[in-house]
Amino acid sequence: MSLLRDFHEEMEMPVRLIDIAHLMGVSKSTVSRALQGSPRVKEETRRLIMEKAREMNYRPNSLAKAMATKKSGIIGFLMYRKSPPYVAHTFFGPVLDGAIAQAAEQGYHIILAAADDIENTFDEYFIQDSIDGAMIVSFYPNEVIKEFEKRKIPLVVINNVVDSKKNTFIIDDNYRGASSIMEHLIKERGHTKIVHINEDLNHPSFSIRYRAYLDMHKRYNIPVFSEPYRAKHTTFQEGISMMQRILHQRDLPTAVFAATDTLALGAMHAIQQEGLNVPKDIAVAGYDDIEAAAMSNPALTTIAVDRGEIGRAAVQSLIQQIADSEKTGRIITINNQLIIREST
Amino acid sequence: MSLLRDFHEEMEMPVRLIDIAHLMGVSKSTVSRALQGSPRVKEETRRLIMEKAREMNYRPNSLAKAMATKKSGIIGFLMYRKSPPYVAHTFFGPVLDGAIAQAAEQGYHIILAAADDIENTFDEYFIQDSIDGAMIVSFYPNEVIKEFEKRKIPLVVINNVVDSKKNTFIIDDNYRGASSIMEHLIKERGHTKIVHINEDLNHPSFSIRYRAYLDMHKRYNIPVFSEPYRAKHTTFQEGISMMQRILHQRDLPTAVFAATDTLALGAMHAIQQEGLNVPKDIAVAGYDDIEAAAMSNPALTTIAVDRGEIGRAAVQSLIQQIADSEKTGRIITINNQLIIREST
DNA sequence: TTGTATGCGTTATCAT
DNA sequence: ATGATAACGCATACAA
Repeated sequence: MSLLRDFHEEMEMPVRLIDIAHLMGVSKSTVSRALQGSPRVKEETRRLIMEKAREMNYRPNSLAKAMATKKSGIIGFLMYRKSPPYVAHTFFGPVLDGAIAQAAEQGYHIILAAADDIENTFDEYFIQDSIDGAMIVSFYPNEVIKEFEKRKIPLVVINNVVDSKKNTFIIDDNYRGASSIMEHLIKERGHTKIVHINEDLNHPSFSIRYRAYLDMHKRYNIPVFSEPYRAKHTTFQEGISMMQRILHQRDLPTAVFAATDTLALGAMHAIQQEGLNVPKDIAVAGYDDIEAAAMSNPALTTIAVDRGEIGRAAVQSLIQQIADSEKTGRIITINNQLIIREST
Repeated sequence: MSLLRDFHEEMEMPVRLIDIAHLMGVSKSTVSRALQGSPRVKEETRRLIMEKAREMNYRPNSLAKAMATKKSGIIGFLMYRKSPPYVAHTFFGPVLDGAIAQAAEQGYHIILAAADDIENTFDEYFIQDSIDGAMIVSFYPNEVIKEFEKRKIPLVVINNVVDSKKNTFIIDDNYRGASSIMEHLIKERGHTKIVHINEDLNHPSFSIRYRAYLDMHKRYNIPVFSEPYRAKHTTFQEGISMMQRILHQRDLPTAVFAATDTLALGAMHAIQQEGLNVPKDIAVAGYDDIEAAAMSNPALTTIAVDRGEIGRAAVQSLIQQIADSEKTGRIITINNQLIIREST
């Protein structure tokens, strides 16, 4: 009789619904109902069952539950990269932290996946039918996003917006952030020779920051000092390299607006290596407010993006979409804040 | 007949084993065997089935597979904390990155969980029977570790060792790292007045670093300058506070060895605020080689711990334990390296 | 070499 | 108010 556990085994097995049912002399249906608060069970019965379940330390098997309900309670956190840093990335990490907190609060779990092309995304690297939804943080090609729509997997896209009816997009207000940095530099500090260091101008966030850079020149009627300097990656070393190139020009800027803190920190380093003072000779501003920004010397002026809030909003929106599949997507903007420190 | 899919539905359902079976006129067992390379199927049949599966873009449902095999292919990454930073933590993040890479390589997935007490760990915060094993990174109470053993869940513990037969422990060689920092300070730089800033001396990693600090004094026959300064947390602010207290003593040290880079960076900041020079007046060394350590001014001398390697080793060992449940636990030591930069 | 039947632990449907 | 039973999609022991 397979329903009777083999008690010769020394190892204690997890308690199942049917174990409780047997001990209580009821069917597993009743136990199931009692435990999930269905009204279709006598209060007295429920009380006894819950007591027993508690006593036996019963925990439902989440896999079986997922099978039956077609909901796993798992959210995929996707990073479109083929090598680290994944979560150690200064942006992804805090976003994921917010997501973890929010997910836990709503009884969801987060599973990680890194893939660098469409194939991988929906192949062995990915828990196909086991996630209720996904959030993607890095810069995915549009086709990937479309593919999610096709497969009807609820999706939240962070820091990127493409044409889509169903998906939700969460973005930091890059235009507002970059504008306030520029206004601080121009209006409060009187700079007119500001150079911009950027990375991939195809990335929406970065192109918007650059646009704000240009627009603020127009608004305050000052000529653009130079073409933007484009780093290959947004790394400390690249920040150094870019700044060294800038320092070799005859006409030096009085301020640098880097599209990320990491680049800004590199730039600052290069300036100081040259024996120049930050901010007296050249002011430096970044964007993101990464941990190192507050610990640098001088401490870096930057835009604080509430990355945790981005993660929380993403999970919240995702769970809404999971609950109501008819819900249409939308664009959620997260605020940011100018943090004036010592570098400007 | 329930086996026939309702084709009135516009939405395309995922392909199942039985769908392929029907189209091929065989049973789903044969399809299952063919797909997983069982020898119990004619080569010709297998070829046809695999072709069809490929054509229909079949992907096994991982939940169902997990139910049937009792293996989910999911590894839990546990952090014993009740608030962020979780993965944004300067140590956990890179460890997780290594784990992600290694897990992907071996066809596993990683699910995240944060809990701050035993209850939570095995309660709603945790995918009970859905993980094949777990790795824990922060400083868990021993009871939690024992509980895993009791439940026969393969476990790898990082940076902490307790008495246990089954579990595997992965540790950075703290003694070696801290000793090399101290020898650098004493032998190469000639310091004799070295103060130590630490956090929780109950944490194995930290207590070992402190022990090395003491031992090196003995070995080089110099008196210990002072009691260690104990920060409440390992934060930049606490580093500043501790250093300020140190700077208020009449007798100043000529070097500071902080148990973490974050504390060291704070200490450096406090020293510079006081108008003193690092390293001329007071040298500063940290431990961990976090990202900010290379970007500080002056750049921080520290111990580089290959945190990615820790994560990779953890996953590798975990998967071995999962495959061979008889395997006994062991202790794996990861090497580290002295990085001499400008702060000493 | 292939098919049939059963189990995995739930939830959900249909009886009673 | 409760029980019996069928899904969920796969793997596998047992038959043929």
